[in-house]
Amino acid sequence: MLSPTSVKDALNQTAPVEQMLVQGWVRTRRDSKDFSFIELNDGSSLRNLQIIARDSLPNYATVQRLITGASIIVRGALVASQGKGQNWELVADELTIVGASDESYPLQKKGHTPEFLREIAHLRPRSNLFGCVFRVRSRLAFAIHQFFQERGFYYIHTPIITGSDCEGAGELFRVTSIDATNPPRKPDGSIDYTRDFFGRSTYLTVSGQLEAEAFASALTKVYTFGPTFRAENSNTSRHANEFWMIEPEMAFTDLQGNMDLAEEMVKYLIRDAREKCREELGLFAKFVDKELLSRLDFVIDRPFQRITYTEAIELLKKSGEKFEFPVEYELNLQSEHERWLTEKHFKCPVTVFNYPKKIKPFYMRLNDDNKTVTAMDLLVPGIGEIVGGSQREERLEVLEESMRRYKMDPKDYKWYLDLRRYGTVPHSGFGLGFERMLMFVTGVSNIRDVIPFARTPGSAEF
RNA sequence: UCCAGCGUAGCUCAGUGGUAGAGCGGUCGGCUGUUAACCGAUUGGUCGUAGGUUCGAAUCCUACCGCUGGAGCCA
Repeated sequence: MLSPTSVKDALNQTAPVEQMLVQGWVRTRRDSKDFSFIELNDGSSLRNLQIIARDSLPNYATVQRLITGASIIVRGALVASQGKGQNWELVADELTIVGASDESYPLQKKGHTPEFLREIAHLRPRSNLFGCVFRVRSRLAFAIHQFFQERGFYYIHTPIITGSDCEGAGELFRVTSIDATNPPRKPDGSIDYTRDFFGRSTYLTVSGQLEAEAFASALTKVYTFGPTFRAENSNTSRHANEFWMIEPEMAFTDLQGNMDLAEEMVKYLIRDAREKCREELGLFAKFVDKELLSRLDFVIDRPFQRITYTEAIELLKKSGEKFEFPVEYELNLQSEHERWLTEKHFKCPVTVFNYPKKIKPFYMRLNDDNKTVTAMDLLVPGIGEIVGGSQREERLEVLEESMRRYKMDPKDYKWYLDLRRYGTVPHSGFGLGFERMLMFVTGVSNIRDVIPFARTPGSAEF
């Protein structure tokens, strides 16, 4: 029995092959005088394998009715192509139609808009663009593990169902098995979640950071890579309610080491995609974003800019630029401010650090000035924030004080505070939005187009 | 959630108060080692949904839904 060859491997042959088995989906078919050309794609490559189906095939009449989208298995000889445009083609000895298609198949061989393809998310991976996007997604996910494993990090699976409801990272989705039509109630009429499945309120995680801190306090260098859920009603091209996040956490590491790692990682991932996904990046550069390759190369070649929040504010104030929103100390940087820094002023990724404590979450380490915390945001041109992180507050009393300032009860975070009680250590980490990284690497401008099946407000089909 | 724009054939779009259109796709035929093939014919519609104004609405008004861009929140 002949084992199947992928289209990619078939196209990469260096010599003719007498017998070969390929399988995949028909992209298009053209008739010639006494044979048909079939373009076969199996997702292993952007390129198609040209099949020659002669009229001597016993099922030639059926083959001639093959339409885009049908699945077939072909056995035949790989020979040098007589035509231009491809080195190899497969002359079919046997062509089996596995699954027919019909004229209602929505994908045409001509270009479709990403918006239309989004409506047929189950079929869009069969398009050139989305085939490329998801091959890059796979490669990048692998590269992330490779990056950390090469550096002695351990991969931690933090829980997806969590009891922490106050991580300062947005709205949460409640997880419950309570019957919504007849919930158990407390005497005051409110729903009694102590009688819910876990004996308490639970939610889908918005971050694995707190749990990762526990593991960094044992295995020293760890990272998480998993799905994250935010119930924010965000309607933008950069937000999804379910997305994947990478969160390294390192013991005995300060903000400096944290920024170094973030920068090194972003460069590593770009360099990897540049080397391992040439075909795909070529397609993006041609059809999605003409500047893509030069921008990626620029990012790989140069050190990122690093400035404090205070310096950023001063630069923005001196810029002479008319911003819609005010530039003031202790106000968050607006999208337009971040844009100006990365796209106009520095023209490269910028890490902004040491933010006022007022505008950052409770767990970030307080600086000696008593005004700023060791936060850092890595901003990239075109997308904005791609990494957000900090050195964590490792001093018990300072952390408790911070919690109280945020109206949190330290008693509710006993286990988290225990990490400061027993063998506390300076430690740091950050979160990298996987989809945002993919957007940067591919040039695709809508987050819905780098996730297989996007979850966004009002939209969870498929 | 806020602001703006859009929603017409399977797709991309034209049509701004008076008979619903084009290109592509599909189908049929022709030609052809073709490759986003070519030539001819043909098929194709609840004009997002629901109300309203009008003799008459794709077109004007209202509400809702969805999409796009921007903003907020963030990754």
